[in-house]
Amino acid sequence: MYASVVIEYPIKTLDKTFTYKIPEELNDKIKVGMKVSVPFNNHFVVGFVLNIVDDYEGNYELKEIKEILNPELVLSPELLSIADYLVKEVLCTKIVAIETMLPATLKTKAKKDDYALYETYVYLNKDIFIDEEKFKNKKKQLAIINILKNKEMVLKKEFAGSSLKALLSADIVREKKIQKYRLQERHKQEEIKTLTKDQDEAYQKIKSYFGQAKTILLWGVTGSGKTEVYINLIREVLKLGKTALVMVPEISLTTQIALRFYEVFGQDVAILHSSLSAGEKYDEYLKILRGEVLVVVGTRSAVFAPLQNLGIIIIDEEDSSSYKQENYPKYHARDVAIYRSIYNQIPLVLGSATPSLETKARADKKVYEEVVLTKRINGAQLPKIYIVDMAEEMRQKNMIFSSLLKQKIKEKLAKKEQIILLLNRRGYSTFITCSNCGYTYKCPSCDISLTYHKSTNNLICHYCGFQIPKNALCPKCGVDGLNYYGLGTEKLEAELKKLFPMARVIRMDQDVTSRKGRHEEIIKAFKKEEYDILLGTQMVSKGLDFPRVSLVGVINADTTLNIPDYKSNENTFALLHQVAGRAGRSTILGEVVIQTFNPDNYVIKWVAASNYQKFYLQEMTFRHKLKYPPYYYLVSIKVISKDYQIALNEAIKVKKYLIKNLLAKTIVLGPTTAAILKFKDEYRMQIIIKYQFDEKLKKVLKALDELYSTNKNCYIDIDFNPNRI
DNA sequence: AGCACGCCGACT
DNA sequence: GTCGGCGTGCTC
Repeated sequence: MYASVVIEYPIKTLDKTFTYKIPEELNDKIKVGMKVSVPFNNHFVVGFVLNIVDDYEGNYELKEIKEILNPELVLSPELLSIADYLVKEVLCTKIVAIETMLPATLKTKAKKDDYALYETYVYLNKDIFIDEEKFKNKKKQLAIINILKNKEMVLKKEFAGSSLKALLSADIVREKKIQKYRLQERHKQEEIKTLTKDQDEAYQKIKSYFGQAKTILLWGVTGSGKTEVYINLIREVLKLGKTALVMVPEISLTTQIALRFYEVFGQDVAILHSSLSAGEKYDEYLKILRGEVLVVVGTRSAVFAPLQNLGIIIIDEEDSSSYKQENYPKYHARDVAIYRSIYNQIPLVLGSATPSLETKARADKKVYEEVVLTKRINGAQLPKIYIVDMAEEMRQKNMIFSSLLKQKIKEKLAKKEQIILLLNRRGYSTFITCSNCGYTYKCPSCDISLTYHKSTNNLICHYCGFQIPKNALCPKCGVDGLNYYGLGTEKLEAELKKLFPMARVIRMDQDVTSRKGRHEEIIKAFKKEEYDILLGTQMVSKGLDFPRVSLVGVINADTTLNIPDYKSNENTFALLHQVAGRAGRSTILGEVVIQTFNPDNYVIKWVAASNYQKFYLQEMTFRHKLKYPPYYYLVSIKVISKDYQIALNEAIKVKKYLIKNLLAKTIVLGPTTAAILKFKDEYRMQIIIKYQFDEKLKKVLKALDELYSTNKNCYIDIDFNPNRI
């Protein structure tokens, strides 16, 4: 028997299978999808078996597979077909596609085969008769024997010292290693909530699509209780003997949602998200492989969870940009989910209060089914929203807080209600400039101004992470003239404490949540009302549910609105609408104050009216006029080089190549400098393709990709449906 | 990617 | 004479 193996090197020229002889002793053990070690050009490499055949016709003197690396890891036919899908859709090599689906501990470059954690137990050897007389002078040994007599097994570490050793070597006591999952075991608490009429209708409608490959948009206003609809659907899926996959966005939501799923499904749930340790991820993945769990809750890469017999996939907050991987291979979890939905003939639910325009448009065109939740649960009202013109406030010297926001904060503090403040910028000040010579701190590798972080007195590049300590005097002219401009969360916190010294303030942004578990701690503490004000970046905007929050303040709505990107309107609407939705989720009426320099902008207008539908329609006309998604598909091609001139010249060549080979009606724009021209010491030129239908596109881009794979001075990066352009 | 082979420059 | 620089060629 022979096996086709794809090996670990992610190189275009090695993106094919190599055939190996299967040694006799592995004949009945080896399976398609297994990870193996094989000889390759005088050394051993790791690969995956893609095919097994009886005969081989060819001239090679075949080598033999050395060993199977992890007998439990067998990529299912479904996973292998997802790998094919990725190769085709995002233009990556086969091995990259396979490795993308696996946790780090199971990838080819993992340092060992088995990351499992074991605990050693000891037990009495029942075959040996114990003559207590013989232990007269060995009291300690007898004590151990007596404890073990009444128990099946005891943790070895509970007995220290030589007595146990003696018993083990006499074979009176034996030991056994048992795997222990790292994450704490959870038990069902069966806290099932009865659905409202609204929720029940949505649930029934979605249920009617069980067994069908249907994508369903669940468009539910903030606080309408989508999670409970998901839970009821999953419960039903499990009753049918099938399994469920739930996707949540990268940041805030994972823990809150995961806890709710643990309450209902207990140890039937596995969790896969980025803040787990490598070992925890390994354990969770193994539970899924072994079929020990029925529900997987996780972030982007969880879309590859090896669940057998899937019955439903749910993507919560489907518009979150975190579902698109930002680096190679740039896949979108939603697209993979659609693929799995079709493969398994099961429904895919896309939930959001602010669906992406692509999804909403497909629902309008009846490509997707649409189910709506219009009411908040518990009869809660949508919050009252005030728009404040900051230009006016600036004239009155209200630089950070408008008089209205100040007044509302005071009011809510007095009533012991809670407040969330959003400022979508971390750090203390966004740039520092010398008033004497005009010097500005910039990143040496990225050509972007550095953000000042006061707590560490460092200037940090928010793109590449470069940091240097801030000088007391201007590093260029030596004058004491360094001035701080631009407001970040760190400074907001300081100002807030100055203005409301009695208020208990907690900040949540990337800088404070980088420590493991800190994110959860903040959410818990705020929920327990240990703080009055939660301030932070977009982390505070989604999915959080605090019944005592009655005021949401947006310090500067324009930070996202002014980003030069076709999606900035959509992202701003989603951010503002979602953060507004954190207010007034139970009995207290919520109020929202949005500060902006663009009070007449339609995004702000429709946020104020809490009207997604109107925003959607107006934004669609804009997208239509400018030939943007969902009317056109986009591809971003970056031509990247250490040398600016090479990047530019090659980009011009790439454009010519594209124009020559793509359909005439396909639009090719550029090259222009990318949004960040210089990043990590490389220059990036960008070409944008807009198309509606172009059957040559994938083939042409694949050829282009291959053309540049051998170029040493320059490389290209192809991104289908980019998050940003 | 990684390793071997190969053909030219400065050292024990 | 030999050690080692990295160009190119191949890997079941």
